Amino acid sequence: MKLTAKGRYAVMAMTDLAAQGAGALIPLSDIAARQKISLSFLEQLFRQIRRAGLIESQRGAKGGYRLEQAAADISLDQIILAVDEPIKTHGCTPEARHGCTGSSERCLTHDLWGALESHIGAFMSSVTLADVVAGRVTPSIVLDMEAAE
Amino acid sequence: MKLTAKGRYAVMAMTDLAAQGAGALIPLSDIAARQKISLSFLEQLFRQIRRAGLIESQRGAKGGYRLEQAAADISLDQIILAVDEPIKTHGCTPEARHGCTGSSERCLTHDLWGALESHIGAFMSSVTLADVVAGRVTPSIVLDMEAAE
DNA sequence: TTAAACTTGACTAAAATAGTCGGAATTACT
DNA sequence: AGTAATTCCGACTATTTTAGTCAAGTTTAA
Ligand code: FES
Ligand code: FES
Repeated sequence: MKLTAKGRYAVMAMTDLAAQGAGALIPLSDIAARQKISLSFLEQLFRQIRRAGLIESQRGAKGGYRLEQAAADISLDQIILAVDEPIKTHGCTPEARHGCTGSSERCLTHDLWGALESHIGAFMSSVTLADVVAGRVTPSIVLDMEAAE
Repeated sequence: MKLTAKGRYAVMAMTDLAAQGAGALIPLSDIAARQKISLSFLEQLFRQIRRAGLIESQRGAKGGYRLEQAAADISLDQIILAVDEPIKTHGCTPEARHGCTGSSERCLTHDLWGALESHIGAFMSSVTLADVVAGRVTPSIVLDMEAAE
């Protein structure tokens, strides 16, 4: 998935929301103030996140947002995919018969991009909102990795 | 490091160069034709890669480029850093006293971005050109990772 | 009735991307 | 000496993407 400021704001806001407790309705203006994000921008983001089914909303006075699922069941890639395009590391399109060089075969680097993509994806799908809120941000994958070095 | 088409082209071209054999001088026009990359664009990229010390050049007729070091000693991040800006996952600047929310403390997601960055960096620095050319594209880190799941 | 809050789609300024272009310098070959 | 091949260089630009803004709603609690 793409890594932009938009995605970062989405994760920050969702982390804030998760940190406010489970069932309470939190108005966006609170999150905007705490995280110093423009309210209009947050509205745009939360619209997309809601359509992705990660949060539910209550309109009107005393309304707000709350997580649709438990924080431990919401992974980072879900959030980022809700607001940004998926990352595209390959130069070729999967449906096209030919690779990125125009020939019919895959280029030398094709597998590399796939490996990179799955490497990043493994991180993003393994970290949940609950992990971030708890400061338990290094999943076992990374721990193993760093221990091996 | 940033992941753009520019970086992808740089890696493709360097992989091509590495695949042509160790000591030979390869003109850019050959690589451009094989990889279907614009020659002007390649020139721009190779200029930067040379300045980074990864390749050496010979001007004039029968000139070209060759790797400065062994393919096994050139990692992906070196190539990508040569042509693109480093990736920036954090919202805050390291030198600034305050975090991305304006307060003096780090935001809830600060450590997350650091972990993500090191996770991606570990991949990029562990894969070498020799790995890519040999199709040995999955480093032990990824193997370990997938085995652990 | 009013104010707080979400909902929507369209709009935009600025930045980044993905190159192009024109020419200059260097070297091998004849 | 001349020519063709090739690297080297800086500046330029069209397009796309980013990071928002804006105006006008709708819904609900008090
Ligand atoms: S990336 Fe798929 S063929 Fe080059
Ligand atoms: S990313 Fe460093 S303080 Fe938010």
